[in-house]
Amino acid sequence: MRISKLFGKTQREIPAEADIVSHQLLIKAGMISQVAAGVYSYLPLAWRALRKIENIIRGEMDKAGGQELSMPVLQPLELWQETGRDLAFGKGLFTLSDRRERKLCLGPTHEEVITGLVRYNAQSYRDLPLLLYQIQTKFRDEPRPRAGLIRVREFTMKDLYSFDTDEEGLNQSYAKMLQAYQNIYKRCGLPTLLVEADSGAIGGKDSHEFMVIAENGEDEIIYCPGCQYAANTDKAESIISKIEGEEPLPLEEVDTPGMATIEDVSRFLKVPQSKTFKAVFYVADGKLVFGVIRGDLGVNEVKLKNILQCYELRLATEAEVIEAGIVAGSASPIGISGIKVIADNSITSGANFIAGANKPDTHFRNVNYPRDFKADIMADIARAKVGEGCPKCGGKLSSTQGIEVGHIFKLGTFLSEKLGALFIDANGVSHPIVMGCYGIGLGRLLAAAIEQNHDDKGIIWPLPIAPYHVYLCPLYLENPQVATTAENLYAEFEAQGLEVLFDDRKESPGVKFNDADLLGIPIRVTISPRTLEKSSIEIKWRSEKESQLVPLEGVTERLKELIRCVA
RNA sequence: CGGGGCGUAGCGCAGUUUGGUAGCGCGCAGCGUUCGGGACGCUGAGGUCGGAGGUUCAAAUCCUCUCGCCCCGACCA
Repeated sequence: MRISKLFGKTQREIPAEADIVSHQLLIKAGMISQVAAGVYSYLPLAWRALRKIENIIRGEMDKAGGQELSMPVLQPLELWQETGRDLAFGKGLFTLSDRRERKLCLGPTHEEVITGLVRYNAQSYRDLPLLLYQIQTKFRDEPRPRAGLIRVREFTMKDLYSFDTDEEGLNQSYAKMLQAYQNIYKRCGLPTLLVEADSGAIGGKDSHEFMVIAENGEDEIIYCPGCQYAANTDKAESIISKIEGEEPLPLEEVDTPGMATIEDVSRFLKVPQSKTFKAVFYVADGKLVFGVIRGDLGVNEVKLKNILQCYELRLATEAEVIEAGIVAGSASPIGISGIKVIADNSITSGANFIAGANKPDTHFRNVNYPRDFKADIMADIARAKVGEGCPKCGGKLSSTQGIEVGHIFKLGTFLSEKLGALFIDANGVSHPIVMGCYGIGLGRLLAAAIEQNHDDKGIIWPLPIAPYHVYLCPLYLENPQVATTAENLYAEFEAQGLEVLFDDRKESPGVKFNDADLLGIPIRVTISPRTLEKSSIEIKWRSEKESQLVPLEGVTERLKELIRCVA
């Protein structure tokens, strides 16, 4: 490809709205262009890189036994109502009506469609297991698209679905995909961390995310430096300190004038926050719920949402709390009725806690569970924090930020049951198919690859996903010898199947070198009167500082060799 | 959805406080001189000032409404 003909120009300045490096570089390099919030066009260079990623993914899916197919983006909303996942996705689902006012949606994922497809095409255990996938556009009306290609509303996703006869089969499919994913990231130049995750709107039990560690990633990962434990904060568990051996004392009231927060109360009564109970109020699908947790801990709303099995969860407003007859600031689970109480396991981590008395300016001392009140549900609803104990080995937990570049789920049978995707076993007995699903966002992977592979000059593409392999960079094109050599080399490279971007512009060396660095093509080949004096050209890796002079003779072979070694 | 910010030429911005015929830099086109790390000179093209309504002799500027974009939070594969 000749740069003079390439669609997409590099820019000197970047739009103010881009504030993460992959977004800035993609725009500066003229590779993407925004159309609306979270909606982008890919220009030729970025599109080539994306197709490289796509082919790597396709290769790994095929190798793992996947079969590629294609399902529609446009789907009847009815299909989603059957599984109830229209509610789980909520406003994230793009919906529309056709000319006859039939409700449709744009697929945010394809479990419904594929399960329907499998229902008609796999009825016997002989048809299973199946690994079916597509690489296709998804639509999700994200509450807040952000960070360029990292969180968008329209994106290309590889989604594979596994169908097995039993749990054991699912585990095997899951393991195959896990390995395939690791191969993909490795080939894309991305070190990833496998973390335990919440399955969110997709549903199911077990799930893992692949995270690229990145300062500006939007996910927080809790991990243990001592063992392999790593989990998304949505999911992370921890061991909190316990106070043992304290004898329960009788309940007593204390005056706490004007003390409404845990900080106030703990300071006023001179007890650590870990010896208090915090009351937190949420509205779950319209119903007020009362959360109780140890005062030094925070509620993990994802865990809470899962335990309540609700679609929508939000903090209650003060008005809603007061309306329920609760005294804000001195709220208490003691003597409460008509409202669901969810308590975190931490409330049994000691004895003689401080809690509200549900009377203004009054608290209780020596509150003990279950002596003084009952919780409807006892569960882990705490947000794991740095410094707490690792649930696996007891070591101290750390945290880091990451970008989620893949998510795999063990779905089990809840969708196949709802949609009637059954198979007949060897004994003629019918069972629901055991499902898994496995997703990678291609654009996000591309952005994450740039986040990981760049310097202050521009992108440094890992060779397997680089739009081109060689940047042919002649200087002083008005020099006939340079021009002729460059043209000849370009023709030869093309003929030999090298992927070459030819900077055939009559620009100054500075401009060309800067653009070469910005575009990030792995190998730069420079030709100038200076190199031609020695019948040579210069080869420089984008990732390295130094270049080397190489004889013109046999350059093509040499480049092919270099590319073979890396790819 | 709550909080904050911003919409003026392809890009980056000034001009808005105090109303008076829309500017700068980059980029783009042409010519010339340069050029191993974003050169310079001259000439030129390019703008419904996000949109609608209002106030006024006069609106990018003041008022009202509205649309869009970005950031933080809520939320979310």
